[in-house]
Order: sequence, then C-alpha cells, then structure tokens
Amino acid sequence: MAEPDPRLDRIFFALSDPTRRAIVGRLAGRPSTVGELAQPFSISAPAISKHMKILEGAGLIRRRVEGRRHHCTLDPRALEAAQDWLSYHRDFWEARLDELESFLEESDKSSQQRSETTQRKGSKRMKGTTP
Amino acid sequence: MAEPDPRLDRIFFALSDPTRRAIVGRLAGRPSTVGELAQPFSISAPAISKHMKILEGAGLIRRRVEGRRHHCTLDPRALEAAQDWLSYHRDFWEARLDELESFLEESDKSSQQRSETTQRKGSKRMKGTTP
DNA sequence: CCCATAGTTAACCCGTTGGTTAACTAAAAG
DNA sequence: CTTTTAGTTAACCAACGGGTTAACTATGGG
Repeated sequence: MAEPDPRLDRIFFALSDPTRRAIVGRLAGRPSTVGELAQPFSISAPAISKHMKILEGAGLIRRRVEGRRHHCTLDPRALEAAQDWLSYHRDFWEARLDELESFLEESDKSSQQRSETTQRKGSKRMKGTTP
Repeated sequence: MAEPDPRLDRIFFALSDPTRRAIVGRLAGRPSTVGELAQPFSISAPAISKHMKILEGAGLIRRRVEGRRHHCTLDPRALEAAQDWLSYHRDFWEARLDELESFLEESDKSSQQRSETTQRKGSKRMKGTTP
C-alpha cells in the first residue's frame, strides 16, 4: 500500500507543467489533432511534440495516427490513478482535522514560549559570568 | 477556468517524486519531525532537507520549529487543490466515455483502412510508369 | 564548558527538461 | 512529379533536479 509506483511519477510529473495541463484541458473538451492542440501556444512544433510524448508516456493520452494526422484523446484512467492516490492520503488525514488545529495552536504557543525562554536566558546572562 | 496557476505546478511536481510521495504518506498517518521522516530512507540529511523544502514550497506540509526539532504536518488543502483540478477534467471527460469508445473503434477501423490503402497504392504502382 | 543532536546551507556533479533550429519522413494536393 | 502540410527526430543549449560531502547554526545534555 505504499509501493514506489513509477507510473504515478510520470503522471504527476506530466501534470506539473502548465503547457501540458493546458493540453489536457483542451483535450478534456474533445479529441484533437496535435496541430489543433498546438495552435494556442506560442512554442515550436518540436516542443509540442515532446510534451505530447511525455503525456503519452504517462498514459494520459492515446494517439491514433490517421494519414498524416495524429488524433489524440484523453485516457481518464491515468487521471483516476492520480485521483485515487490523492483521495487515499487526503481522506486519511481529513479524518484528523482536529490534529491540524492543535498543531496550529501549538505553533502559536511555542512562539510565545520561545520569547519567554529568550527572556529567561537573557536574565540569566545578565547575572552570569562575563569572561 | 484555465489560468496557468503556478501553485499546481509546484504541487504536482512535488508529488512526482517517489521519496516525496512516501514522505507525504508517512505524514498522512501522524505529524512527525524531519528526522523521523528521514529515518526509513537511505539518503543523506541534506537530500531530505531539499525534499522538505519542495513539499513546503508546494504548500503540502507545514512546519513548526520547536527547539532544534522541526515538526511537520500535512496540509490537506494542497492535496485538495490537486484533486479539484483532476476531478474537473476527469468528470468533464467521463461524461463522454462514449467518445473514447468510438475513438478506440476508429483506431481499429483505420488500421484496416491503412492496409487497404497500401494495397490500392500498390496496385496503382503495379500498372504505373516505372522510369 | 564540552560534546552530541537536529537540521540547514554551500559547493559541486551529473542526468534530465524545456526550449530552440535544421533536417527529415510521410501523406495530400497541385 | 512538385509542393504543401503534419508531425517527428537530431543536435544543441541554458537551467534545474536529486544526490553527494563538508561546513555551519543552534539547541540540549553531561
């Protein structure tokens, strides 16, 4: 239940780039060719080609070559895999929202204690041996 | 509804590394110090420190410095942000699962067509002018 | 005061990313 | 056959990621 899973590496990495997320976004609307997908971006065709390969390698998109056009579609199963990981870990933690609260309270307390401690240390030093 | 959002860049990127996902996994159980989190990994302390900074920069963890210990806790809101993005795009697409089916059918059809086309071209060439 | 502990910062190495331009393959159209 | 059009591959570059070791800060305990 916590195996490294390199597939998630690729999925999350693919989604960490804004251009690639935008491509997925356009693809969520309707299947498109690589050229159509590239149109709104002001980067070169080879750059798009690389992005597509990363998305494909992550299993996020599927490609159907038809003549000289490459038709692409989203494969929601990869998104689902990422979602499952997130759900698992978030749900796990949300069941302990009280702990986050107390954690934040402790943060306040400790910063108060910190200044008190500094004070105490200060007074000790005041009396202390000054070599 | 499709702004670049650099925060998602950092969240997804942070989650693209197996060590960092494992750290989040341990943190989903209970808050821990950096040292406790580092214990199961066979990498150096500075390496862990960098991972923590990336997770913190992505807003995935919060840190409370108490004496010389750094207590860390998960901030589920960052996970939620990632989940929201995924949900939005997946739901959008799942409403069109039929399109994925037809896409895959087309894949089969086009591979058949491809061989037919190749055949036709072949026969044309057979009759054609051979310089 | 001295030493161990918890953690970060600095400097460095090497592999990878994201972008470029140039050259290439392959299909469509003239 | 010639030229567009769609897209990829190759070679290159600056920047960055993940790891290291060495040095540093700062708290805690004898």
